Formats: sequence, structure tokens, C-alpha cells
Amino acid sequence: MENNISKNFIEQEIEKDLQEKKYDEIVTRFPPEPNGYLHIGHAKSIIYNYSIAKKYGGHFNLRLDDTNPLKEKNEYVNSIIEDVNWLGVDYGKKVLYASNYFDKMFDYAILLINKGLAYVCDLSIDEVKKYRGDYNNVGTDSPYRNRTIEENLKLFYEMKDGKYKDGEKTLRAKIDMKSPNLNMRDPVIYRIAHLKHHNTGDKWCIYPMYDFAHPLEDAIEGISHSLCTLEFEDHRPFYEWVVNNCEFKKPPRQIEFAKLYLTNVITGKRYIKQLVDKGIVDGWDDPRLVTIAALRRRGYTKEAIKNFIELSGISKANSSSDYELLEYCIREDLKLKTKRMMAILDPIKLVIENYPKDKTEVLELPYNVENLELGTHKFTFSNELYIERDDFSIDPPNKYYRLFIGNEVRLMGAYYVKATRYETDNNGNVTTVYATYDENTKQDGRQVDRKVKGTIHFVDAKTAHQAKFKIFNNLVDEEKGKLNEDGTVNYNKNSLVIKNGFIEKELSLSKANDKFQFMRNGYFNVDYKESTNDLLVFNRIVDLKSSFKL
RNA sequence: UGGGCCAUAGCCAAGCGGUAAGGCACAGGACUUUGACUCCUGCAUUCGAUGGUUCGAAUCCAUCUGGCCCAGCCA
Repeated sequence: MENNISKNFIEQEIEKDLQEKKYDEIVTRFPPEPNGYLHIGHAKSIIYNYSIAKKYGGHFNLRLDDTNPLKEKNEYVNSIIEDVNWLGVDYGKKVLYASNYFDKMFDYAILLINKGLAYVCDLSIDEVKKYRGDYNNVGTDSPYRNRTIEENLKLFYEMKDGKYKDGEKTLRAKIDMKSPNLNMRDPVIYRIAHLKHHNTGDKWCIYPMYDFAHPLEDAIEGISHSLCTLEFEDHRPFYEWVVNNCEFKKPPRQIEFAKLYLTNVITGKRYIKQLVDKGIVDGWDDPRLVTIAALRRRGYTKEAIKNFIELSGISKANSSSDYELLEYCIREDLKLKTKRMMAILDPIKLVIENYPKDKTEVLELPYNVENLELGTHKFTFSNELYIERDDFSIDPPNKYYRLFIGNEVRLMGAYYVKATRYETDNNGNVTTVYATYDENTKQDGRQVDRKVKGTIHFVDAKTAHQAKFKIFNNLVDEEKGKLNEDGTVNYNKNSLVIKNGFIEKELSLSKANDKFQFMRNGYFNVDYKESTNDLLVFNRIVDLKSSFKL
């Protein structure tokens, strides 16, 4: 009876803050850098940030964190917006851009200089590294650390005006070169980069670093809780240093959570990018990937993804969700929503010898017996059918319920048939099975005097349409779900299997992204990239859970 | 070797001093015009380990062990 789902640790923190009246409104955000496509891990951030804002009556922002023009592309900003839209979260009227705050960020940098908390440093990239020290050695102050405010101001404006080359100078926060936290050893907050920005063009040749820009972006937007992943824990002290020294009255609070990993699946933008760049997959939306675009093309629904994220939970413990949970979620979502149709992936012929050769019957079955509102479909039946290769066995193992010589099974929606003989090709593969049917066993609701253990599906060979079925195995590394050190990937060579089969006539009218259950073969989605009027290509979304293996 | 974080079943995850929720997976059974679905049933004498405090500890304290992150002018 416990309908109360327990609150996660973030909600507990937020409720504490609410009690202490630290914020007027709960505002969250999803701040991706447009340097790649979004994947299932980003979906976790999107969904939690959004649902928390919604739960506490606040709002949620989508903000492109575009502070490094070197890595960012318009293709990526478009794909991110498309994916977030598809997930159906409400981010208000418009998409926000960190780059729209460059003027304000510059002003805050000036403020810090004026407070004596930032200075222009002439150290080279290697020198900065040396001066910083390491885990075991404290850092040393930069020789430029004690420039006067006036000098810093002058130099920083000159940086902005393009007087210096890339790497020649930086603006650094003046904190503590002896801090055990390396992020506090006078971090660089502005660097020079003479690059065209996708949004601001050539206006700037200095760009703020993430550590400086991010807290400001949050504070400027009135974010109350800035939820991010665990690797930013060490950056939190600087985040707080920035919002406090820039004098925000109700500064946002950063809370970290663990990333979502999937067992045996390659997650992580870096790794996916390599697979795309090396042509191991055919693009960011290759259905073997777990990018949002790929999952969508494969046929996953946003409902399933949301449910998966919620069932996976959120905590600070590094963990890896079971792929089986994702599969459970998509089956659960599609179960009552999809039409259940007949399709034969790996066909062999079934000839019914005592059925009139010139006769064709039209039969009817509900699209989905568990959801009769979906209606019914009509399909034809004749003496020549296609059945699945798996549904006939020359040498049936124990407890095999389907067709073998002498055994009677039900043809779904049609008749009982009994196999009599079969033919093979030169390699010994079955090509045709011959059978007889009993006309008194028509499956139209009337009582039949006997029961059969097996039911198999079929399509009428005389009216069937050809189709291609793409069956995916996950692009996995059994051990790590990562690329190897040398950049190669131990992906499953059988990650994509293509079957040429047949579909019942009605399915030839299917359109891109139509989803069906093909009886025992699982759930399929019409591929929007590869299907044409002549040939439909179906991506298998997920297999059925099965307790029998062949 | 410095700093930060984490540890509850095969995988997630509640639990916040009163005697181990829930989901996935798995196993058994019933039902079935999909070996699916649905429906029952089972599944941690124990919370990384060891000590301590307490009438009582997964929860508090101490020590230890294991895992993750950090030395970009990336985010």
C-alpha cells in the first residue's frame, strides 16, 4: 500500500533549502555543451532537472553551454534542441545560450579585478602547469600575481581588444596556490582564442572558462539548484567562490549526482564520437548506439526512456544500470500500445496439401488481444504460407511444442495443421514443409474438440510483401563498455543481423516510425532512413522476454 | 604519496538509533489463439571489514579495506 515513492537525496536537500527559505523558486537547468549528440546519460540529467523543477512548482531552463568555440558546432546545437524537444520536457519559451551572457561575464571579471581578486598572467601554458604544482607539491605564486588593479584592468581590456595572440595572456582568479584542491590554485578564468563563435561570430577573442562561466550562467538565470555529475565535486569550492565574490544575493547551489552507465554498452560522448568518426557505426543515430537520436530511430519511446531513468534511481554511488531494465521499460510501454501483426523474418514454406489450391480465405484477428480498442486486422490464408524456420524442427528437442513431422499445431487465427513431410536444399536446410489441415478447427471462436500445445504465426505466400528486418545486438565491450586504450573497440561483430522476410499485406502501408509487435519476434519500428515504398526496413526495438531458447 | 566522493542481494535503490521498502533479473506454479502478457509464490538472520558506544546499530564513533574523480588556457 506504500504509494509514497521515497524522496531521493537531491529532493531532500531541496526541501531543506525550502524550509530555510533560501530560495523563492526552484529553478533547474540542463546545460549541455554543443560538442556532440545527447545520449541516454544526458536524458538522466534532463529528466531529473525537469521533474524536480516541476515537482516544486518552479521552472527548468535549456541552456547551451557554448563557451569554447573550438569544439562547438551548429549541427550539435540543432540535434540537442531536437532531442530535448522529443523528450517532451518544458523549458519555457526559448533556448538559452551561455554566449549571450558574455558581456555580463566580462563585467564580472572586471568586478573581480577591481576587488583585487583577479589578475592578468603572462605565464605560458607549460609554465602555468609548473607553477601549479601537483598532488604532493604546493604551487608557487605567479610572478604576475601582484600587478596593480590599474595594470590588470588595462591588460585585460587589451586582451579583449585583440592586442595579444592566443596563449599569450590569461586572466586568473587570485585564490591560494597552496590549496590542496588544485582547482583553487589560481584557476584561469579567461583565455585568448581568436576563433569565430557559432553565436557571437567575431565579437570576442577572449572566452571565459567553464569554472568561471558556469556559476555565472546559473546565477544570472536565477537557478536555485545546479545539478551536475560527480566529477565536478572538486569544482564546487570555486563555484561558490565565484557566486559569492560576484555578490549574488541568493546564489545557486551545486549538487552532484552519479552518471548513468549501462552495463556492457558504450556510453560517453567521447567514445561514441570515436565510433562515428572511425565509421564503425554509420552516424550518431545508428540504432546500435544509445544516443537519444539512435534510440528514437531504433523505436524507443520517450515514455520508456523516462521510466527507465526513474526506475534506475539517482544517488552518489557509481553504478551501472542493467540493460535488461531498459528493455523491460520499452516492452512495458509498447505492450498495450502496439498492433500485433504477422511477419516472418526467416521464412520457409508451408504447403497445405489438402487445402484447395485456388482458394483464398480472409481471416480476422484483433490487433492486440489485450487492447481491443485498437481494432482488428484482416489477412489472407491459402494453401501456400510462410512460417518461421524456427517453428519447424526436423529433430525436435524435448519439450518442443511447435511443428515437427506428425505434430499438430495451431496457425494463429486459422486452423490446426499437422506436418507430414519436408524438403531440403543441397545443404540440408529445410525449404518446404508439407502439412494437412483440419477444416473443423477454424480459429474463429468456436469450440474445437482438442487442444494443441503450440501456436505459430504465418503469412500468406500469395499476398505477402517483402521486407528487411534489422536485428541489433548491442555494440558492447563485455568487459568495460568502453573503448580500449588504443582507441579500438571490442564491439560485437554480429551487432547487426539483417533478415529478408515477409510481412502481411496490410503492413505494406506502414510509415516511418510505425511500431509493431511481430508476434514472437518482438517489437519493431519502421526505419525512417532506409524504408522506401518498395521495401520496408524494420529495426528491432527489443526482443520479447522468452523462456525458451533455440 | 595530497584532496574530494562512494560502499545495503546478480543490477539499481529505500532506509537517517527500534530490529532490512520497492523495481529489474532469476526460480517454481497457474492461465493462455504469442513458450509473450497476466496472476500467485520464492529470493539479504544481514548492510565492505574489524572494534567500540547503546537495552537496542545498516544507521553514532574509531580504525582498516576496496572503488571512482582531480595536476586542460576542455566541459
